[in-house]
Parts: sequence; C-alpha cells; structure tokens
Amino acid sequence: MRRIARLPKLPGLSIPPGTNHLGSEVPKPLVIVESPAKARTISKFLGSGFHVEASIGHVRDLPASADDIPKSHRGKPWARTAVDVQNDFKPLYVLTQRGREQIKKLKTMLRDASVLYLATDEDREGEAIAWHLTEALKPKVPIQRLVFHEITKSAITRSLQSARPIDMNLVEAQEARRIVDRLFGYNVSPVLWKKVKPRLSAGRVQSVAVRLVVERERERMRFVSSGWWDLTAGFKAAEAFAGTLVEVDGTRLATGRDFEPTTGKLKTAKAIVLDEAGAEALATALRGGTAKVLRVQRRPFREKPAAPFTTSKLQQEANRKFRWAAKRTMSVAQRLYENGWITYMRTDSTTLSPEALNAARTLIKSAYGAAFLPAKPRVYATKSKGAQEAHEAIRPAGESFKSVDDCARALGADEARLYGLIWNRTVASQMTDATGERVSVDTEANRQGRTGLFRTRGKTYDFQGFRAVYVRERNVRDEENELPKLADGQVVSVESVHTKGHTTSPPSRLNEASLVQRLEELGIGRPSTYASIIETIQSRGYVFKKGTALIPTFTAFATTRLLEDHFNSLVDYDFTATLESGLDQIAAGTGQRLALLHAFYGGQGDRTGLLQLIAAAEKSADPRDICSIPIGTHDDGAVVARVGRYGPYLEHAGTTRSLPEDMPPDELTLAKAIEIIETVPDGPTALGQDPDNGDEITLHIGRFGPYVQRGEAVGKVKPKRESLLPGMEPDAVGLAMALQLLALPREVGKDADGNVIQAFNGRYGPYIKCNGESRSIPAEKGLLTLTEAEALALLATKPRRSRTPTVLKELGVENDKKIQVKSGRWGPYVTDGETNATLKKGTDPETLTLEEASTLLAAKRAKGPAKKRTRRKSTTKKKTTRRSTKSS
DNA sequence: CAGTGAGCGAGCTTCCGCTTGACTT
Repeated sequence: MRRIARLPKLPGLSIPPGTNHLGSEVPKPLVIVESPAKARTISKFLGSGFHVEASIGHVRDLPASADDIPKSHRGKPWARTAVDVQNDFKPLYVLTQRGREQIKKLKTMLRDASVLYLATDEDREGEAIAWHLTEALKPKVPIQRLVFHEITKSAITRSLQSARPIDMNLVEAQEARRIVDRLFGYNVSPVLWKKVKPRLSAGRVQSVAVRLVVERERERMRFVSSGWWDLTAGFKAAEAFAGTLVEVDGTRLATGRDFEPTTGKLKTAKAIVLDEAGAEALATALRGGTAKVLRVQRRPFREKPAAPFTTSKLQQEANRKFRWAAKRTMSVAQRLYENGWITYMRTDSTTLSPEALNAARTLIKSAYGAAFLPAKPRVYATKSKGAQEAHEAIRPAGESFKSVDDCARALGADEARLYGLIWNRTVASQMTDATGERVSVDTEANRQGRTGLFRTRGKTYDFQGFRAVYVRERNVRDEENELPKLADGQVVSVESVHTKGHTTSPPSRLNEASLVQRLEELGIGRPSTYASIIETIQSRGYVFKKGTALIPTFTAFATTRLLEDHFNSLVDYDFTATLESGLDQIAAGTGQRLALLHAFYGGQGDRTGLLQLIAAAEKSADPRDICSIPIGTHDDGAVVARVGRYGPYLEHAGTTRSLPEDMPPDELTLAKAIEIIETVPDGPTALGQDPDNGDEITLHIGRFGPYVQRGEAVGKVKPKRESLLPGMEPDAVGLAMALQLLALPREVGKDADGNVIQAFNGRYGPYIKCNGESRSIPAEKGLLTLTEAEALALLATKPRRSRTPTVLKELGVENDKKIQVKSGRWGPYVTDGETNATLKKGTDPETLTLEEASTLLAAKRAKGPAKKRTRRKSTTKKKTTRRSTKSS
C-alpha cells in the first residue's frame, strides 16, 4: 500500500506573485533547497517572484551525545540510542545546532510566504529532509514538493508544473536506514569498549571499510613469494624487434599468475618454471642462431571513452593523477561548485542533462571536427549498487563549458587542475571511439636441441577519437608500439638473448582511491561520505597512512576479529546490499518498516537479531583472546602480538616488548618478532662520572618517562634516581644537569619559624614542602631557580585543593539538606550532601537557582544510585599513577 | 622499563548521511 502524506491542495497559483498594482509587498512562494550555492543559482532562474533559501542539509536528527538528549527524556532506558525499541522503534529527533538557526530563519520567512516549496534532492535523504522541515516548521501555508535532477532553467520551470506531496514511503525508508545504523553503531561500539579498548567504534560502513583493509593485510601476511626466470631475445629482420620467452621445448613458461599466493607453489602442472641456471643454459643454447616467425596475428580493436565523473570516480582519478586525498579533492570541487564552474559534486549518477550533451556536442564539433562526434549522444548506465541518481554526473556547469584557462584566472591552480580533469572527462565521454590494431608475433628459435618460443606484442592506433582529450592513466602503459612488417615463415637472426629474474609480489595495499572503489562496488557508503569514512577509520586508530597506502593497526585486527567472530552477519560484505533491497521495498510501498526493524533487532526465523548477538558476544567473547594476533611458534611457545591499554606489544614465554604504534602488521614476521623479543631494551646512556666519588651517572628511559641515576644497585639497595623535570628533553640532559637533578631535594630556604623549605620533583610535578605542608611549583617558576621569597609566597597561598571541593555558591536549604554548588574535578556540580549532579555545559553556577538545582538533583535521584565500579583494582591504580611523559 | 605528595560525585565514548562554518592576518 502506497502511503502519501495528506497535504493541503495548492490553490490556483500559476503566476508567481510579486508586487500588486499598488506596489505593496504581497506574499511570495518560499522555496527551500539543501545547499546555499544551489539556492543562489535557482534564485537567478526564478527571479524576484520567489524567495529561495537553504536548509543546509538535515535540520533534525537523533541526538548524537548525552548533551543533546532533551531533559524530558533523560534517564529513560533508551535515551542513549534515542530509539524506543519497545515502542515500534519510535525515534527521538532533536534539531541540530545549525538546524536551530536555520529553522528560526525559515520560520520568519514563512510568515510572509504564500506557499512552501520543498525542493530538496529527490532521494531518500532529500525526501526525509523535506519531511523534517515540515515537522519543524509546522507551516500554515500549502506545502508542495518540487524535484529536479539538474539545475537548469527548463528543469526548474518544469518542476513547478509537476509539484507533488511528500512521499511518506521514501521518508519511512530513510528512517529505517537511520534507525538500523543507530542501533548497530550505538549497541556494538560499547561491546568493543569492554572487550578491546574504550572509545572505539563500529558501524555498518566503517567496520566493513576496516575489514577490507585488514583482509588485504592478512593476504599480504599469508603471501609467500616465489621466483622465476625468463629470457628476452633481440631479433633482426629488415628492422630489429624484441620478444619475450613464453614456451620452452613445447611447454608453457610459468609467470607470476601461475603461483599460489599463499604457498608460493606452482598452481598448474602444465607450465614449467625456469631457475637461473636453467635460464642461462637455454640462453646459451639459443644464442647466435636464427629463428623463424611462426605466425603474425593482427586484430583490430576499439576503445570506448569512460563515463562522466561520479564522486567516487573523481576521487579515484584525482588520487591517481594528482595523488590527492579524497578530502582535498572534495574541498576543491566544493569551491568549483560554489563558484558556478561545475555541477553538484556529490553524485552517483553518470547521466548528463540535455543541456550538457548539447554543450559537449557543439564543442566537439567546432573544436575537434565532425569525425570526433558520434551520430547520437552516448548514454552511460550507472553501475554502482544502490545508486539514487538525484543529480547529474559531475560536469562543467552551464549551457556552454567555460575554458580551463578562465578557471585558472578566476580561481586557483588546484581548482583549474580539477576543472580541467572534469572538463576533459565530460567532453571525452561524448566523443567517438579510438580504433587501432593489435599485433602478436610468435618467433621460434631452435638450436642445440632446445626450443624457445618468443612473443612480441604491438599496438597501433589509426584513429585517436576520445583519446585526443582524455586518457585514463592505466592506458598510459598501453602506449603505441609499432612492429616491423613480418610474414609467417620468415627467418630472422637472433642478435641477443638475455636472462631476467622475477619475483612475485604480494597484493598491494589499499589506498584511499581503491578503498572507495571497493566500497562503491559493494554499495556501501554514499558519495557525500566517502571522504569522511576515511577520516573516521584513521581517527579511531584503525588505519594509518604511509605515503598513500592505508595500513591497519593491531587494534583493527582485534576489532575485525571480534566482529567476524560474533557479528559476522553485520560485517558481511552483502549486509548493506540486503538492507538496501529491504529499504527499496519500503520506498516502493511493498515493504513494512516495522517488520524490517524487528527482523534486524530481534531476529526472525533462522536469522539472529542484533539483541541476541550482543548478549552472546558480551558473554562469550574473551578479551585476551580477541586482542591476540598469533604470529607463530618459537621454542615451543606461542609468539603473540597483543593490543594493550598502552599500545601494541609482543609476548612470548612471559617476555613482553612493546611494538611501535605505526608498525605495519605484515612486517611483523615470526623472524622479526623473535628478533624484537630477543633484543634487550636499550640500556642506559652513560653521562659521565660523579666528580665527588666517581660513580657512573646514567640516563634511563623508564616506565614513567626518562630519569637519571647515580651508581648501580647493590643487592637490595637502590641507587639514587631522579625524574627529568617537565619539558626536559632527554637528549639535552648532560652531566651537569644530571648532577643538579640528583642533588634534589633542593633546600630553598627557611620560613619565619626556621623550618626548612625543600623543593622536590614529584609524581605530579615539582613542589615544595615545608613543615608538613606542600605546594606545587608553577611551571613558570622552575624547581631549580625558585627563590626563598617565591617559596614563601607560595606557602602563603591556599592549598590548591583541600579535602572538600570548593563551595562556589550556597543555594539554600531543602528538606533539611544544604544545597550547594561546588567546584569539582569534572566542573561545577550541585549537591545536597548525598546526591551530586553535574551542571549542564554552559550553565553559569552563579545564576543557578535553587529550583533548577533541585530539578537536577531529582533527575539524578531518579536514575538511581551510582553503580559500583567493577574495574579491576590494578587498572584504576595504574590510571591514577599514570603521568604524562610527553615533554613538548 | 623507577615509586616521590594530596585529593575530589562519575559519566561519557559510539553510528550514517545531509550540508557549510571562518574572532584575524
């Protein structure tokens, strides 16, 4: 059943109103689009009879964090996910920060509007934005939905004739998508916090992206390299040409593809491998004789131009040709779009509007000639899964394409470069095929009982076609290679034979471009999100870049393991595709949102729901096991890489060694791991001898950072040790400084009663102590230079924190309890002596009323008593004793 | 992979997809 929102009918408004005959303002239609740049363009087409304004994306969403949850819902069990799973998965929406500002503005404009046109994009998200706008604006004027797939005057004029109501089926599909993503992300992430590390994240898109990067690394780790040799021969007929050995004594010669990547062994019995000696023997046998051309094959070929740019293809090409990161490409494209040089840059469509086709064809004919213009415009089918095609392909804007030189003058070098790429790709996509001929020549050398078959490939173009404008980089390798004229049976001389060694290489790492390409092929992620997916997986510590290569961390290995073992159906490469087909049914009115959500969350038939998966993982996933990446066995003991609280480390038979954070996992071979295990950590650096007694002064790097030491431990008696002061670089510490440090505590002076004031370098930094009282030394004073006067001044100040937090304000008494605002470790909070409640961010403690305070306390009491800490004691202890060892 | 001084309410983290922010030079 198709469900369409019931909306008031549009009154007869065929002529856009402007001013009446008296010249006074009369209401105008208000048109809302998604982006300000689009609003400016459309405004030009529609003229002064319309107001055009942007929503600037979504205006409402599920609250992202605790601060965004409205007071009315705090404390509810589903407040954190903001999806009431018990009550038909009802979502809780709040205005976003920008949404609040924009809605305020739009409400004001709406007061003088005759009709509201919602002209957001025609896809799930655009329909949802339109619906959210009506929910937030609650307009009293008629509402109509306008859609156009291209920003041209004719398309917009046409859309006014075919306005329609909001399609609630599309909105429901969007909500289902949103809710699935929220339930997945906000329920699976906490499992990672418990089993791997806090602040990690999991999601429908990012977890697959991480998995793809991890998978590739695993392939590299499993890879076993192999080697083979071949020959190249130089022949001469009327002209010289070269050939590569393909057969030896009638048997095909093995090449890289013939080796099993995980074993390095030959996959087929039908090919033979030449080693160096074998290659050398064959070369010796064949050298100096003649060879016969067995056959010359000529095959004509055609090459078609590539489709116009989608977002992902633009990112891929800019990455290949300019080595730009996705983020850079998108920000340059944004500037081109905002300044009217290109059409919208976040699209999955390869379609060109009639306007664009006309522009391209006119240009091709005049600039390149009729031979480069096909009889009919080329049409490209969009191949990517789940494409929503709300926009055109990315192309130069307008009815005729402006030149790259003009772009360079108007904007910058980057903009002109990217514009040139888009210009070329768009124009080339509407040009004729390139045609040419491929030639393959087989030449057989036969001497001293040995036979070698050599192959030579040639390629020539007889018409360049689209290649005159745009060549994909991978075609650069297929450069033209013209061969001499040769005939079957012709005898040629063998001028030279060389041997050449090869080794197979592991599959190359993914980079931004190839990861985006894989995601797009799988239908995962949207054009507007490709760049941010890459940002996310890096900022969560799953992936880091080395050059352009994406390398997974050990954390990524642990997380992926956990997800594969316990949430396999969710990180399956087909999960999104299956979800999308369910969403399509909802959008078409043949599927139910509620049924989809129930199946996903609670399970259905033999499909386990999210809820059960979570429960099972909480119970059975063993954190130690999950965080272990087996490397191999050494001396009958397992060598394991582990993800630890303070970073990755290696363990073998009770010995641990930390691993560098940026160590590529595939470089951690068993041999390398054993080497690390067996390397005793860097010993101390000798700084010199104590002039008083000749003791060795040494610099060490310890668990809490760098420190200096005098002498060696004698039995159980430990030598004198002292930490470097905050901000001191270990490299900059010489003998003199070490001696000064080892002389601590330093006597600064005496107080009025004659008590000694001493300066120490302590756990929390430098401090002074006098008569049982201590004060921290401010960073700008310096432990070694502090004067007696300064020390006395410090002692005169109040201790920085007393046992009880400072009372900021007395609010009064309620139920015999004093209500106070205190300053605590996490900011100001109110307390009645029993219950404490932190003030919301941005609340001024000075202006807080008793009433507000008691509401806060009541809300807090409603949540029940604070949970007992269940953390292991050792970890809390470690946490409190941890001290920053960063020195800069 | 060192032990040197004190201490104070726990609560938040996280998803994907739309879209631009800009105290000044």
